[in-house]
Amino acid sequence: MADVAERAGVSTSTVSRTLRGLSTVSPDVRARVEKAARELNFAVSRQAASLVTGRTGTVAVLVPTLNSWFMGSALSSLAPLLRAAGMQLNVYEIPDLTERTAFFEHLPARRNADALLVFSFDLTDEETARLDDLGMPVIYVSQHVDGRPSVYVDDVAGALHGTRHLLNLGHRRIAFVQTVDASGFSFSSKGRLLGYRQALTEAGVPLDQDLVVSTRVGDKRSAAEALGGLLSLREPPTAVFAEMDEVAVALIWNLRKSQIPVPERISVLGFDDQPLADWFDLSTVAQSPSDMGREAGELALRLINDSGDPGQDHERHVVLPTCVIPRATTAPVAGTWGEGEDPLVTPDRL
Amino acid sequence: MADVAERAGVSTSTVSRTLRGLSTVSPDVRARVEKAARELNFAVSRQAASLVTGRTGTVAVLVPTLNSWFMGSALSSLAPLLRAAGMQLNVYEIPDLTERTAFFEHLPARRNADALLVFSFDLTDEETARLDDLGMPVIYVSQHVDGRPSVYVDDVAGALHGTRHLLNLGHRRIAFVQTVDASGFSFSSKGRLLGYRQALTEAGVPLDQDLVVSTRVGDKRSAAEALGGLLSLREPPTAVFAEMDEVAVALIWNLRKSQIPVPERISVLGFDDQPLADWFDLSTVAQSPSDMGREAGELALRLINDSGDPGQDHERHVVLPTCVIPRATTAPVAGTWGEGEDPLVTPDRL
DNA sequence: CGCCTTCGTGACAGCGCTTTCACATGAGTG
DNA sequence: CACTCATGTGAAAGCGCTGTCACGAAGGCG
Repeated sequence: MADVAERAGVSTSTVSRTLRGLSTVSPDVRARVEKAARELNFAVSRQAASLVTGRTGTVAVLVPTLNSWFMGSALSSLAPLLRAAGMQLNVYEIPDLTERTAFFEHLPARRNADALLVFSFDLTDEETARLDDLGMPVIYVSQHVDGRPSVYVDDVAGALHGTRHLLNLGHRRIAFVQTVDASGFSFSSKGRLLGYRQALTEAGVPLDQDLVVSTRVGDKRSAAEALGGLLSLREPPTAVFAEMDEVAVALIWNLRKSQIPVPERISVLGFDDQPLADWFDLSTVAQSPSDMGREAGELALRLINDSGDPGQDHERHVVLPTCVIPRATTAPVAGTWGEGEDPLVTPDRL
Repeated sequence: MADVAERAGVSTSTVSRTLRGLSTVSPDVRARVEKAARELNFAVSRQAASLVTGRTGTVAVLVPTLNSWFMGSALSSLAPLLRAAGMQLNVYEIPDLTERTAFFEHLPARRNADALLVFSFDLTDEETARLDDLGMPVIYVSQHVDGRPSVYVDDVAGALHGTRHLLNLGHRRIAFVQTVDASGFSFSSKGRLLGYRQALTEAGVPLDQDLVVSTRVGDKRSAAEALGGLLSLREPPTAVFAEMDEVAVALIWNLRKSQIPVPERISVLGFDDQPLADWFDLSTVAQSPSDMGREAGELALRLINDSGDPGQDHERHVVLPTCVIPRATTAPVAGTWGEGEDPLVTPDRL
């Protein structure tokens, strides 16, 4: 910066003012400084700047993985937003328990970001408390944490509407397929199960625990086993609501393999509306991770800017809507429309 | 840090030494300092540290998008590696031309990272030159740039082997489907087309320009059009080699829709081996973006550490292998094995 | 017993910026 | 014409660290 100052024949103060766009610089000086900066290929060091301002110009995100449709999509809408605000994006990927423990032990983000976005973690109370005294706004994304800024999808309503869709098609035996990860913990929201139950109750359909099964995500065999359990019930389901598209597709894959026609014999409904759903013409409940990323980013920027006067009590919770997207894997329950008659939704067999 | 020093009854120098793990600290002092740091929840400010050391402890990555299987997978293997080395990961997503221009104009990464990984861009010479005087090691990933450190897949060999696989199955009319992005530029490597040509030449099969067509990625309709062109040739192909799995799947989707059996009537081969390929039982040429991310990360760390003595002339180019994965969408050309006879690969119709 | 090492520690300068304050200039006002 | 006052600019302090240097203490050696 000293070089630029010298070349432009001004002081470093003026260079700093110019480069930050402060208004108290006369036009000709401004022009000289900008010219000099360009010629010297100068860029301010954020490090040095943040040392004195106390702001890092960085937003940190904590994600369980970068390798998923959801994260890719969310970050992809978050990144441009931050860039437009002149912020950098710092990614902490915490794929396993060891890393997780280490992160919460050392909190490497401390003092190295202006805000933290925590994606899709089921945090313990201690972990949340730890983040509380991180000294920066923390926004919880794709999860609801009481009393903390959160951005999330209304899972209950989504599952409620999804289940209603199946009920409206005449289904009464509707299975729900939960997801567990490798370590055996259910990680998607309990809200979806809740919405499913709520819809059945509201329709007067008795809840049957046999119809709620679990499967490991990304494991076709596990899906086959869950399916086997359902199909060998005394009264098998005529429709299956999977908590995630990926699981729904695994179910369809297995059903087709077993020559069980979808949706004629059994309807399948997913949740997410990821690209895979389109490829398989899967009916699903859509959520928008890119909206989530954008909302979370905007909330973060607001909180950063208002950290001066926290009196501003604007909305700190953003609840995003879902919507049911009927495609070709849900159809009226067999028999309702008479045998041999074309179902409402033309099954587009692949 | 001053607080920690006071609490431990030592100077800030000693605290700094302790926290950086330098050996010249006596055990009891070390213990006192560590205790004090823990109690005060202290974390050093990278900003301040980097101001004096000149190293930022950050690796920047430049990616066209975060929302793709390839990037997710590559970054997912890069991130843990950097974390283990105590480095932060800074992401610059450049989704369009405007952002791209802005990035190369201002080079925001300058002075704010120790190395830059540039993923999957077809850079102009000016852009490359611009990165040259960024003052940090720049590693080109998933692309080959002469004279610069690069990590890439051997596309030519991959396409060569893929095409040979089809030739070995008796195919002689083999189409190649290229990919263009929305703006009309072919963005995957020319190497794949080259490998395809090479294999045909080597097998004495004449090249036919009519068999090389283009399609937009992520556009089923566009794939249908390309397919239509091929199927209406006087002598249509018996096999199609798509430059990307996604395109291959779009072709299969359209073929099934048109009741053209895959692979009995036409074989389809992809390139990438992304998860979609598994879902569609697609034969493909596999590459490993996670290996690429890892190699790129290791190369970056090496270059950062050797920036002192650049005399070290270790390998600056890493070429990764591909491998052909035959699944259910490639089979011997019809007629070769006699009508009605089972093809070598049992078609696993979905 | 004096000298030279080695080891552990503290004082202090300075990294590249921002920000406060003081100062010069010229315009506006009575 | 003297005066405020707004405006643009520079000098200098200091943000929180690291790294150099100097220094005292302890140990080894002749």
